[in-house]
Amino acid sequence: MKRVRVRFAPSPTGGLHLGGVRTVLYNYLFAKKHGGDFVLRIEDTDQSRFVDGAEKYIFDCLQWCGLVPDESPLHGGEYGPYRQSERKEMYRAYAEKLVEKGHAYYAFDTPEELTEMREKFKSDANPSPQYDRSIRMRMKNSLTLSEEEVTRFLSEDMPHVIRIKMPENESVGFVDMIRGEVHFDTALVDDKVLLKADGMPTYHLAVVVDDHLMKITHAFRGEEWLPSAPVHVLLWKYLFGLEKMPQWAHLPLILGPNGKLSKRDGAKYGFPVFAMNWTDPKTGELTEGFREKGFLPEAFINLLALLGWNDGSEKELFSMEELTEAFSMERVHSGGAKFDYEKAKWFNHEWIKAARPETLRSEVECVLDGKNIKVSDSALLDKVIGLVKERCTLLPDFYEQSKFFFETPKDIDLTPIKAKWDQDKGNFFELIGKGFGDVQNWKAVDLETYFKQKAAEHKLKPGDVLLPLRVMLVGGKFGPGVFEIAELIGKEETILRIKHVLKLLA
RNA sequence: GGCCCGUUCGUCUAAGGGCUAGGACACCACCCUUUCACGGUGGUGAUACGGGUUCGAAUCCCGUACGGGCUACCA
Repeated sequence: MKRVRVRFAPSPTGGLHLGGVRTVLYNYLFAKKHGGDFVLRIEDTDQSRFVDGAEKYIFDCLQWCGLVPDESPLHGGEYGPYRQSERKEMYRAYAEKLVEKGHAYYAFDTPEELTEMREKFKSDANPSPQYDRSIRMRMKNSLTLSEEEVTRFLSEDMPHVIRIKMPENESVGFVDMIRGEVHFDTALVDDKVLLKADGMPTYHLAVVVDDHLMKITHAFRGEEWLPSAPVHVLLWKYLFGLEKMPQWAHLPLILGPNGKLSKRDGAKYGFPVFAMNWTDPKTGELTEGFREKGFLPEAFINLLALLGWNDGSEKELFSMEELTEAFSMERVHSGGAKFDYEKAKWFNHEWIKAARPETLRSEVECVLDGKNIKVSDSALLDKVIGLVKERCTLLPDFYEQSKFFFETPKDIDLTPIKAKWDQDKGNFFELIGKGFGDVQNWKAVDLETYFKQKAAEHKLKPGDVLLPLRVMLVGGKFGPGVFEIAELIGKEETILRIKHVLKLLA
């Protein structure tokens, strides 16, 4: 039985970004494909950074995407608790065990002493000195202090952390599901903090302890974690045995125009980077999400899945079911992918075109409602959606594309009519205005036949009178077939709009 | 600086030693057309560079360059 987990750290900068959702998606697809469990964990190890409501926000985003986890803080499961703060006691025991075995040590250095150390050892050759094997013997820790001092400090509750003691010269490697064998020289990795002074674990300790306790078999995360993988491998080796370590997959990064995609990029280039709207609780700053921008969750998932993976064919449109079927970790790329908003919009457009009107109904209702257009007739709304959906890339486009079905156009662009307007056409439309009143069967085809026949009688080419008719009905040069529009807005309204524009032209 | 990862059209990618390096987005042209779209046809456009290995390299190896990530008591 496979168990895949994903972890989230709600942070003040907030928001569930593209890379995050894609990681969840790949976790989800892998778990579902192999009949496994898909577990969501919440990293709230740093209370100063934890944001109230962020947990529910993440869950809401995943729900919108259709990625509801089997186990999570908000969803239950038998391996809980799933919040790190609720598991605090478990971690210290493991950290102490490492100290006993000689794989970790207590460090009493204050934050000030650490910055001092970094300043002192900083040089052009080494711009960022680390707490590593070359430095640790000059610091205040249980390796340099006497046993009595250490015992005294501990009994006096002197603030301290527990650091891993990286071996002097060892090669640590593992097989990444995407990259194959990856090796690190332990001499070049620093002594990472495992347990913080407040008693909370760091990610490094928590991820290993939790994965063991929750019987995780596969762990996917972003490529930015690769450099700390040797720490995790070592912890598995010391604590639970390498043979029980989950299989790792380090997913390629999603890049913005300059490096790792950030919230800033979204603001700068005008595209969303979060799944759903996120308001920074500190600044009150709102960052628009894909949902609010008008993306369909199916399209969002589709575009995300293809950012770093493909099935080897030329197929690009995948439903969640098709993804689950076709997905395989072997075909996930190792290189980062630059996010292209134009292509993202194309995916949405495709999904809107392919959607049946009734599945779009509530979303469109919502868009129109926001513009104070209430539609009570859902059969009518479905017909309208069917007519205009191929012209809509994002959900809000439905307003511009369909408002004239529900309200008389306010601003009418007369320039296309005026260009070729004359008395002849004026007379013709006067006649049509009256003639339409006598049409029995108010259907698009019949209207078209009637209109074109009348035009022929007046020796007018259909092309010369169709554009004016369109402008009269919709207010500009856009929209679906004019007779379809006329049919849906009805006889009275059609005649009204023709007469109104005629008056404007007089 | 050190370590790690990566590199095929502008972007996402296909091709796993063997046809003129294929598709999609974007862009351009044309066709369709009552407008705007949809659709259709075509076009511009790529194997970072240098060495090997091989009959043959986008593909395997080495080096260089470039890009990215990490280098916190953040994840």
